Amino acid sequence: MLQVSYIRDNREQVLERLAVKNFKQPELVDEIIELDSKLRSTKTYLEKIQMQVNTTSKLIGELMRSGKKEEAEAIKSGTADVPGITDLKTLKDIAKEEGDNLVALEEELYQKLVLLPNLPHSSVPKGLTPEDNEVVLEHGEKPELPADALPHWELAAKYGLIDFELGVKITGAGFPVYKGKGAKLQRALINYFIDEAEKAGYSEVSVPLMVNEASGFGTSQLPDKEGQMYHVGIDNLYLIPTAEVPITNLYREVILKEDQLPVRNCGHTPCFRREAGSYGAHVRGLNRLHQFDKVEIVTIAHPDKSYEILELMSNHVQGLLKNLGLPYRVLRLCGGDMGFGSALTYDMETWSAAQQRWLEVSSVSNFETFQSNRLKLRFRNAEGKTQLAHTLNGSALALPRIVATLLENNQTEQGIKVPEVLVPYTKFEWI
RNA sequence: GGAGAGGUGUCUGAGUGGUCGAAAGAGCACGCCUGGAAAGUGUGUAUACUCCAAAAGGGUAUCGAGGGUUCGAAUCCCUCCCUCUCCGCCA
Repeated sequence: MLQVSYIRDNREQVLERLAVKNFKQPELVDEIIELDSKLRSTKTYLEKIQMQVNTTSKLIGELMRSGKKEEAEAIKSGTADVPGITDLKTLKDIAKEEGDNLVALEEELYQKLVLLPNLPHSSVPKGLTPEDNEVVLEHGEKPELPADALPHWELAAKYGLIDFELGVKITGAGFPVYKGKGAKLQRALINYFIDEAEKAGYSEVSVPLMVNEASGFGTSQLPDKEGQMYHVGIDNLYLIPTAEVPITNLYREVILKEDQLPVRNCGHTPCFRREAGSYGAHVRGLNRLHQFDKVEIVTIAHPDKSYEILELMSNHVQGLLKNLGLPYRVLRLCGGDMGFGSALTYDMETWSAAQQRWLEVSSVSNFETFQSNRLKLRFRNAEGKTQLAHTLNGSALALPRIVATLLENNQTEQGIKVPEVLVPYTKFEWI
């Protein structure tokens, strides 16, 4: 959520930035500014009334204590002739009315404020669709596979790695069952990713897989994307769509010391996504699932350092892909393709040789203060004042599409070759 | 799930209608003391919003959350949430 004070002071810039994100309701900006101005004048007025009530109450208190009961009663009933004291009943009536006004204005302002997405960073290209994303770099050779090469879902069946049918039986589509070397490959990747993250300075946390409403709100999955999460109605909890939610919320309502920054955490969790409405040819096999495993990296950063850190995180992810020997490219997402809360997002895609298409395996974003404003995640700056921190997160990495690409790209007549870095984890070299 | 207790500042903990944003202690920060440290000692130590061009300085709100009673609520009443203890169940 954007800060009202920022919108108020930077109207032109806000409008210009929102245009990059193809925001359809720029009129909201002026409506918000006007509401905010109304709200503040109402508040100031209400506070003056409150002050009079408080002052009068204090006076009554003093009189009561010194035994001047009659004078106190006179003020209460409004019959006293004390300079500067207005009839209390009138004051309270005004206060009640203005208080109601204030609540209504706050609600109205909030409803508009949550509709504004984050402002994109100046390097974000304009654009509407994924075609407008900027290819920052491409790395590695796309492997040439023989004509009879198989897509990963067929390889998974051939080698008995993943049973999609079994998943359908016990749960439903999008919940695969990993077996044998398939299960072990998963576990190897998770351990490898966690070890690499720790080497890079991220401390591992193991967090709950269900979160309450406040957490969903903090990282802005709620209220915007309610339908994308599985909801456990009986206890009003949400299954996490990404570890970003619990890990970032670890720091909700926290004031950090400046020298604690940057705070780095990593964690492995399953992720649950309803993916309502996305079906079709492109979601076969592991391409799109309702449940998948992911290692996430999260950083809480000083605002001056957050873009530097975003590059660091991007490089970390790229390092993993290089070590696994997967050809990849890095995209800088255009305004129209970016997430609601992000200021700058890099997507990493690996080349799936059998499907002949790029698969997104990571997304690294800087949210600046968009999340921390809601989270009330702050640090005490050099001047001793509290200031909102920047939050960043990225997948490092999401498993299924990595598995898909590994299987497809590494298939040979002798079987599927396991990348060298994984062998210490899998304990086997071939599938 | 049943019974009971309780939620106060960074922590411990006092506070049952007024001078309480809140005693006291601990911690922390800065200073004094010291050769240096400990001890001792002094001062300070919440957050948000808002008024003022800014600073200085005001104001309002916040003692789990929301509502109510009252001129006035941490304190009384109602609703909800959470934590702890015991019993039951259980990996």
